[in-house]
Amino acid sequence: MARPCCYFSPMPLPEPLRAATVGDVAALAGVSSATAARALGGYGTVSPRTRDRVADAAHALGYRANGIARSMVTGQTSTLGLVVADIENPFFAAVTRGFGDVARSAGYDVMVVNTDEDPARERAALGVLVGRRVDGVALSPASSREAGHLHMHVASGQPLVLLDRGVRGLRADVVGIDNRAAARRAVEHLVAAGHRRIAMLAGAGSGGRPLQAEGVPPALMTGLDRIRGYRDALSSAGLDGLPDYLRVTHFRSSAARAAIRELLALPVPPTAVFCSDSLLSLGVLAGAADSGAVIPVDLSLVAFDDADWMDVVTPAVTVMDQPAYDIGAAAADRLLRRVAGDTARPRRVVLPTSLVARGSVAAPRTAVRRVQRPAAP
Amino acid sequence: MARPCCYFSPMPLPEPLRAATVGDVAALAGVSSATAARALGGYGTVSPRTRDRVADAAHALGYRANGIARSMVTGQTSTLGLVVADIENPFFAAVTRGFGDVARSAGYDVMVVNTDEDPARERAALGVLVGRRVDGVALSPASSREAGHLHMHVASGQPLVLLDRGVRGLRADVVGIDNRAAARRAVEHLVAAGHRRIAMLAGAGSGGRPLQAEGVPPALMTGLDRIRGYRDALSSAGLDGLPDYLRVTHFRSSAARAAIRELLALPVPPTAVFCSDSLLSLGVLAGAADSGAVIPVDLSLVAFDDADWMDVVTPAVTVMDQPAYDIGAAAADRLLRRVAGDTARPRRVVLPTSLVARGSVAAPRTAVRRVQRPAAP
DNA sequence: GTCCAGAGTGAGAACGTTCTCACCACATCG
DNA sequence: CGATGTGGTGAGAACGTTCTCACTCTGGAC
Repeated sequence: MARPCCYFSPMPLPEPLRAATVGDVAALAGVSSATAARALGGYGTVSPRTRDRVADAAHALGYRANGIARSMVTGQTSTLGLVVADIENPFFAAVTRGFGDVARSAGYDVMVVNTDEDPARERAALGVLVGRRVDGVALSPASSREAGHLHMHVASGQPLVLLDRGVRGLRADVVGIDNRAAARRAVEHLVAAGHRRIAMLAGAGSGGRPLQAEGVPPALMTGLDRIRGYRDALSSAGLDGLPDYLRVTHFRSSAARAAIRELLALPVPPTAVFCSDSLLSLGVLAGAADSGAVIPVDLSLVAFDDADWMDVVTPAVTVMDQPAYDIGAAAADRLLRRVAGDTARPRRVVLPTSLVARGSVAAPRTAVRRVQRPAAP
Repeated sequence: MARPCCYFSPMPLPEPLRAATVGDVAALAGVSSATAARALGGYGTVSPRTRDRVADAAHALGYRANGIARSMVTGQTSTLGLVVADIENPFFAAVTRGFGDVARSAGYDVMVVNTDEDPARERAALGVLVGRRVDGVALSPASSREAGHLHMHVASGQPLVLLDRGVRGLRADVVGIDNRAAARRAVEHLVAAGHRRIAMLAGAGSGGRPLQAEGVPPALMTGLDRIRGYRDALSSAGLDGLPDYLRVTHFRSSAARAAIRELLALPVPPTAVFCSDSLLSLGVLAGAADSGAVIPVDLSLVAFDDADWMDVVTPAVTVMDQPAYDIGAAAADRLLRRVAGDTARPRRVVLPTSLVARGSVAAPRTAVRRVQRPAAP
């Protein structure tokens, strides 16, 4: 009786390398696998005595149900996919956090994939997630044009929620803000301060070449909508017709830094700039310093996304804040509803934005002149 | 022949709602499931003609292999688990990015879970990941004391790599930096600038009460090691014995803000402060401004982690930089080796840090006096 | 005493893949 | 001409769970 288990057992592997199964638990408890499964799963009828014996056996064996096998039979994985451009961008980090918190509290786990705004990688990521049979996917589309894979995904009946950016004609929920209106409001803030030469820095993953006048728009909905809002504000103030003030750059502060230097070196430089992303505004601060321009004296700045450092720089940065965490949370909520079987027609969830006025906006200097290293006042 | 498939087929669900299986592909190609599986999987021997027919059928049906079923039989999920404190912290965001990039290029996906430095949530997260049968887990332990679940995990033979922080006595790889030496070097930088009253702000998830002199250390290895390094530097400069200058706070800039205000309000305030985290240094900037202290005139600052905003604030912040992306990448690399079967004894991978000297450190003022709103020089 | 409800249990199918094994046809060799 | 591969194929087991079905046994109603 000293080592009863090893005598007749044909066990192929040493004990610690194989995780305990329902069968192991059942054998130790002296019941059938079916009964053990019932006791463990808490369904069907099991006598209290049996239930206890099974529970003890499971504890003794360190049994943990195999989620893979469970997914196999139930057809669901309790896993959601999240496809974002770049988790290092504070906006997406907050979105991911909100998404994950809601998912977790509903018993779901999350697989996160970065695309770096590359449609090819987005397509691959979606393929992987589908192959892994996630129950649903939330995705911030890298391109508004290369979206064939998204249409196929939706057509196959799988839950999909679009994050932050919409795709025209795609029957899927969209969770985000009204980018056009928000951008318009941000630029109107500059107009109200008296600015007439207002530049815009927009981020786009693919491309990076400056946008031609009336030329090809960046393959990106968010950027496009914000550019529209920028133009709305300009034209309703009667300030349109200066395409050189719009710069589309990569989502890198270094690109924005170069762009703002270029703008400030123009014969007639802008007196204010609107940035479509917090990373870009970082570059603007650096580039303005490079050019010897003092914010807000020589250049006013309104940025997008209230990054945590925005109120410790001098001057603090005026921003159009969007509720990133809430966007992620709302997306998870929407997606979970779809996963649960909600087949109502796609909804567009628009979350509120707010303009946070800080010190980076001031009235423009009256005289029109090249910015130089400013003399003492 | 108009609708041949629907006549005798006992198919229970409408076509578009059921993903195609190997059997479906095989039926369409007119071969057995075994042959279709061989053709799809690229193993065994299949005639070129058959291979083409199967490929065509798979394409026509939009077949995508069921990863769950594959995991079921192969026993591996091609998924890695990543357990971090908070993905919104730029350090962990970068770690996650590095980890994910390496994992993805090796064909692995990543499940990320946040713990908010809560050992209970960490334990739960590990349980979930094990239940999901991930092939390996990388984890930055929330506590160096409550680590029973980690010991059990390692004892069960499952690959585990510790991120950023070690756990005493745990037979697992650790990837990170030499926190003690890095902290020491950072503080020595302040000593070299002439400071003698040097404070430290350390972050800890649990607790938040100020650390008693020789009292209970925060349940956190990184913080502890950095505190040791701080003390090393002080004692080798003959400056020890001022416990009031050490503050352990939550990982929030608001907590740091309050702490630095407290420190600056002391009868004999510190002339310099060392921050163990970028979030805390954000609070220091705000708190110093609250108190009317000018950096670096009234207070010198050395922070940890080179966040992207650190060189656009005025003055730019001197930091001890650690390679967060590389730490994540190296952790994934280590973990993948373990997953592949490497059973060599645990290694400790120590990545280099570098002190980035910027404008936030200056010599202390000679006179000892309370900090007030500074007059013009 | 007979019948039935229902609690408790065990046998076994199902999920979709991988992969072993057996089989067949054909070519090659002794 | 029979023995021996060999390329190509199909049948079916295995993974570990959930869950349906059938069975036994008990107690109560008639």
